[in-house]
Amino acid sequence: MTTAEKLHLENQLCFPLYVASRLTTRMYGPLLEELDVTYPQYLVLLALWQTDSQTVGELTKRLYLETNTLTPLLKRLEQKQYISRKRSVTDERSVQISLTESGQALKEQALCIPEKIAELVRDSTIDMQELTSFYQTLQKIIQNAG
Amino acid sequence: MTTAEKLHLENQLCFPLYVASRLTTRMYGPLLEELDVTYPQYLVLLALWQTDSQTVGELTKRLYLETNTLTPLLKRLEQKQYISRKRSVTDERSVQISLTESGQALKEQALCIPEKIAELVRDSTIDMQELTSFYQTLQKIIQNAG
DNA sequence: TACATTTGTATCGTGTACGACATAATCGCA
DNA sequence: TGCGATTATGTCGTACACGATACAAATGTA
Repeated sequence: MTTAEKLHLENQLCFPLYVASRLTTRMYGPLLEELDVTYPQYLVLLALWQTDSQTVGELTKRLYLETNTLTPLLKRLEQKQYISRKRSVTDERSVQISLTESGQALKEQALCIPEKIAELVRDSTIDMQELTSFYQTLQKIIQNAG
Repeated sequence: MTTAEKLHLENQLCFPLYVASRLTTRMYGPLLEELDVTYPQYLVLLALWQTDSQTVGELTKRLYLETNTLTPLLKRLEQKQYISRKRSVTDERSVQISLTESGQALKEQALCIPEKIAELVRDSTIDMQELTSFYQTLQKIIQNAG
């Protein structure tokens, strides 16, 4: 591959990564509409459904997002009454994010989403083994870049 | 895997995809700063360096972006005098996007970027073969979702 | 050749993303 | 026990992303 060819869109790994991410995110739109949350908001809920009551800092590490992205996002989730934001008593600097009852209840509605997405992505050209190794490479990239 | 486990962050393919995309995009920041462009702007330039003079519609298809994203982005590139926007004479509806001299010259400065990114991503745990099959799976996902 | 439909681009509103910077609480240590 | 450094979160400005919608140019067709 010549230097010029390296500048071709497809030869930059980041480009298909960027496109695949956006296209798969788009697929969640209609499903998440029923929960009245956006995709990043859904990711926060996933993190909280897995482990309730985390600080903003813990969530930034979990989601690889900066606080300046997460803070307003969390405020919107608070407005929707899915989470609560409380200053920690032991460390006044940190803010504890917890699910409200309504936020916990939403989990039941969300249970069907992974399956529905899997159906949309599923394709005879991608088998389970391929998906597994794809997933492992993704993890390595995140390790290296994160 | 139980239904509840499917809700775990890591078990949703979209999540590592989303994280990997953002983290790799972040890596371009310092390199692109020298060219005074953002990452999506860089993608537009890559497309134009490969094939100069495309309509907005052709670029949306190439980059999988909507016109409402691309239009303001292109106006910013025009302000930086890297591209020109001209109504097509044969079809007054379409707008031709072309590189200016300054935009063409920028290509020389960009030639070193793919190599520098490769160095950053390169890791003994990811070999060329793995990267190739990873890339192929990405393409399939884009095909299915696009 | 009228005129409904399609096509190509653009505008608007909302919600991420993130760099740079601000601020208050906590910590480390002289 | 002060007090500078660190930590946790937040604000601000800029730039994507995209759904919904608008609109003029082009097209198809009766």
